[in-house]
Amino acid sequence: MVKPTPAPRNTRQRGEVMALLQEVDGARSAQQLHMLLRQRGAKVGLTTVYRTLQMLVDAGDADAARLPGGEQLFRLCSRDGHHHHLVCRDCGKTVEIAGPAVERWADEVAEANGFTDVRHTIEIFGTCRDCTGPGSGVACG
Amino acid sequence: MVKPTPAPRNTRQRGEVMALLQEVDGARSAQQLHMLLRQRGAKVGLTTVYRTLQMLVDAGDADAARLPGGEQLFRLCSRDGHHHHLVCRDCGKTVEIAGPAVERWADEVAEANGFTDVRHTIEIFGTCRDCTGPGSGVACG
DNA sequence: CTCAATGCAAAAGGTTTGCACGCTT
DNA sequence: AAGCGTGCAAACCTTTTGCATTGAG
Repeated sequence: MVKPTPAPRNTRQRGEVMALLQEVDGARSAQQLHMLLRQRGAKVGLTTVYRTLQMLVDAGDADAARLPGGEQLFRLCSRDGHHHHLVCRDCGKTVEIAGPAVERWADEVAEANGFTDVRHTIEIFGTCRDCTGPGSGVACG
Repeated sequence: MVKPTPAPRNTRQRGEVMALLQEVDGARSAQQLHMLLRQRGAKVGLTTVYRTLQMLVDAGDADAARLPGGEQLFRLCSRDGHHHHLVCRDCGKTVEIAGPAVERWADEVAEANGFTDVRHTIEIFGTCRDCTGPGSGVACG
């Protein structure tokens, strides 16, 4: 075999990151996650947070979206196939959405213009119900 | 008046950047544009390239798209309203596209989930016809 | 015991800013 | 002359990498 599957190890740090990700259930930046971990007393290096997130993304268990500012947000991903996200710009709450019609549209437009090997990125940002009303904003995820 | 419109000045540098942008007619990164300018003998600082691009974007004469890697691509923008782009990942050739149906879809999905103040980013990447065939790739824009 | 995982510090990459000088108006 | 524009260097921010140490299996 060329790939004996390196067998990922169960480290405390990964556990902490995973646990946090499941709790927040929303989009968070690596730095944000790192900060939250420290706040709850978990000793995890920023590097490890990044590496764990990258690992999850590669494995398809999480995915990343890039903010207009360039920072990326990560979140665990339940849905299997290709899909997109609706993210609250205030609290990070995320709704996974599928848009078969949109996927098709993107491919069609691209192919109609002679483009091949088409990929697309679609991100929808908004303010969720919980963050709309009061002066709230930072705590519904 | 609170905004006497600072009146932008006609500097050689801006002219060079504008000229180049019009010639390449495709998406290019600031660094790429800077390099191209130097190659053609135009003395323009990278800082100025960034500032000029930012100015154009703010004025709505150009727009920026962020690559998966975080780098942003700029291009002059003819179309007036909101629209998206189909970009060749090899040469940067850009096709401006409008997708009324998609816009609507995005808004609907967001509102259906209780989100307000909805914004979205849609970028389609592919390989254009000119860059598909041969081992080519770096020179069709 | 072995090798992946960790973490610190440093590097990298792209973009922005402080500040003195120059050019447009 | 007045003030925006320029450009260099340094600052910034997020993400990545080098390397010695730690710890899971």
